[in-house]
Amino acid sequence: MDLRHISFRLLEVFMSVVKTGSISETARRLHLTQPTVSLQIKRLQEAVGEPLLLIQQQKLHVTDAGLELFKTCQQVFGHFEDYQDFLTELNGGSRGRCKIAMVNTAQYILPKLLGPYSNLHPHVELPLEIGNRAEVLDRFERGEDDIYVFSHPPSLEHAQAARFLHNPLEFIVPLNHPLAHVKAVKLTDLMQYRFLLRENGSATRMLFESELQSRGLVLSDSVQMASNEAIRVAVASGMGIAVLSRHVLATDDTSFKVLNVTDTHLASHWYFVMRTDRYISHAARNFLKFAQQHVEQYLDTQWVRNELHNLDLN
Amino acid sequence: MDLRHISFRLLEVFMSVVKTGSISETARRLHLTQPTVSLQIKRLQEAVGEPLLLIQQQKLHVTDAGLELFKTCQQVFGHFEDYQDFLTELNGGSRGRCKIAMVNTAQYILPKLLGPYSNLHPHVELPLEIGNRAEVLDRFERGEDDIYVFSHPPSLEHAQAARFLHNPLEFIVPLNHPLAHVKAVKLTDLMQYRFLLRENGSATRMLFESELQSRGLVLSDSVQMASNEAIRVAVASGMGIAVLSRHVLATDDTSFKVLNVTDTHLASHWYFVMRTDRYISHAARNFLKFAQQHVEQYLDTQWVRNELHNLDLN
DNA sequence: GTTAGTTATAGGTTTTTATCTATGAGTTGC
DNA sequence: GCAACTCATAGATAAAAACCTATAACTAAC
Repeated sequence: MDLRHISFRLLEVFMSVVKTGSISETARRLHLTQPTVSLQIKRLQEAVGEPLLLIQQQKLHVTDAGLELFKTCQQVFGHFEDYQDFLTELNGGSRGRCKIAMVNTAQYILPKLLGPYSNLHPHVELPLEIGNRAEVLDRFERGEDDIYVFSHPPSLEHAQAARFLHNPLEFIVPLNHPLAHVKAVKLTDLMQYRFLLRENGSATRMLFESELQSRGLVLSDSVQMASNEAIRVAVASGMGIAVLSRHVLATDDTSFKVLNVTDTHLASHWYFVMRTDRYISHAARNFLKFAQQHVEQYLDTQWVRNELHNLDLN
Repeated sequence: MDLRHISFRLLEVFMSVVKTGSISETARRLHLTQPTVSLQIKRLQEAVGEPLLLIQQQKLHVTDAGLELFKTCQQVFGHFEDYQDFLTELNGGSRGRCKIAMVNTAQYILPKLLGPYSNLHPHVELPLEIGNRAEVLDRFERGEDDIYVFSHPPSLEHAQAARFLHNPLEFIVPLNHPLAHVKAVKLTDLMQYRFLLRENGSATRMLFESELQSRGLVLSDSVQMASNEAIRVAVASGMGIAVLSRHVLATDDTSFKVLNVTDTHLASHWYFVMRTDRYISHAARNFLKFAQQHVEQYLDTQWVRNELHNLDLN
């Protein structure tokens, strides 16, 4: 049997002949001429090297080899139908993988969207990568993921980005801090205290430092810590003060005090970013469509800035 | 996904690319050029309507759609391999069907060959048709079976035949018959008795009647019976006398007496007959090859006339 | 014995497929 | 920065596949 000379079309025609038991009838059904079908069968038999149909007592009779081939075809077409179903689900976004990489801070907000989405599409795999800005940027450069979540989006030469959430920064101090009960403070009042900062390159730190620089201020003392959690706990236990995203702070957390800094309103936005020079899975596009329609529903509306319609998701 | 534009070759190439993880390597292995493989993959992706391979971080990466297609291909090729195995068995004669039609009398001898053959090839179906000569001739005319067993083969215009066994006819009488203990009788001595005969057209009867005719003899009385068994039992119970094939008579059957008719030696031969204008299954050809090699072993050698080498079995 | 149906064959056309060579463009390693 | 890879693309050709029409040969039914 020489598979190379067998096409799916040939098998389709063969199956129809077996089903109808007639070459002419098959020709009619498939909108072919009778000689075409005759020839197809002849070629298939040559490729298989075995008679598949015989004319016995004036009617077509399927040989053993023919019947077995017919069964084989049924299985084979069955597998391709399954695959077609898979593709349909893939295209509908209800199956597949949506790989997202996000910076640490985003892990406080993204799950609110990912949870409902995952419930809607349980067959979509959602591998999440969480890292500091440098790590996520690295992945972005290499195009390892479908979607990236940044507060300061990187160069958009081969990417598109759209913001979806306001990201205000807050100054927090220990409960027993001298400023803890001051109604209104100014940025300069804070310079004398020790600041607990994320690593260099962190979006929060970048924003804070550029503000300081533009106003000619310098920190008297700072300590670098690896995570937002560490900073929050450290502040609560009196190690120093810090600037953190509003979203990192639980509203009911009373282990520290949020200052009212009247002359400074630091804020950035959360962006969904996707490369334009890389294949983005249907599942990922579908997730962004979902996000576009549902950010208001699942995230705190007071911070939502839904500009996801700017993304080209097709 | 458009199956019509997908060939098995295309899938083969695709599978190799997935396995090797490289287009160039596949080209080398399949003795193709690299652009050929690139193009094949491109065409396959177009036919599927979905990317199957991506270049990520300088190496080929299989997408979900690609991986699923790969699995589908494995299954599909698996089915064709199974089918190929089936064909191989079919060709080797160890699988398939061997349809044999034989006249009644042959059922006393053919099982001795069919038994051992069937043990050797348990997967070969052996549907047997047994009928009187007219019925088997009818089947022969319509070409309904692979092999026919006749003692008088029909016209050989679209058939070939070869004999394999001598078929002597014997005269039998009841134990209490006047001739039962006569040492030697002549054919004319028998004419006065009632003959039990098979239906008109039976080879035994034809042979007997043509002998009578050539010697100008006429039976005084005859009764027609439907089977050899019926005749044997009828003779034993004294209804009359009969001519029967030697092979129909068990050697240890003492319920009747075999006459020694000195002036008459009626005999024919058993033939295997196959049509030349019809497809003959491998299993059937294989059975005849088996018969050619083993008739001496399984049939009474004293009657064997093995001329099966005259058959064209390829 | 004519008609209507079947399958087979011969001969031809248009498309598609399976390849190739040549070449370009991007990466990796030294 | 060049050699040695990778994959992609363009352009060309020879083979094959997928059809067609016309026609023959056979069978069944009226």
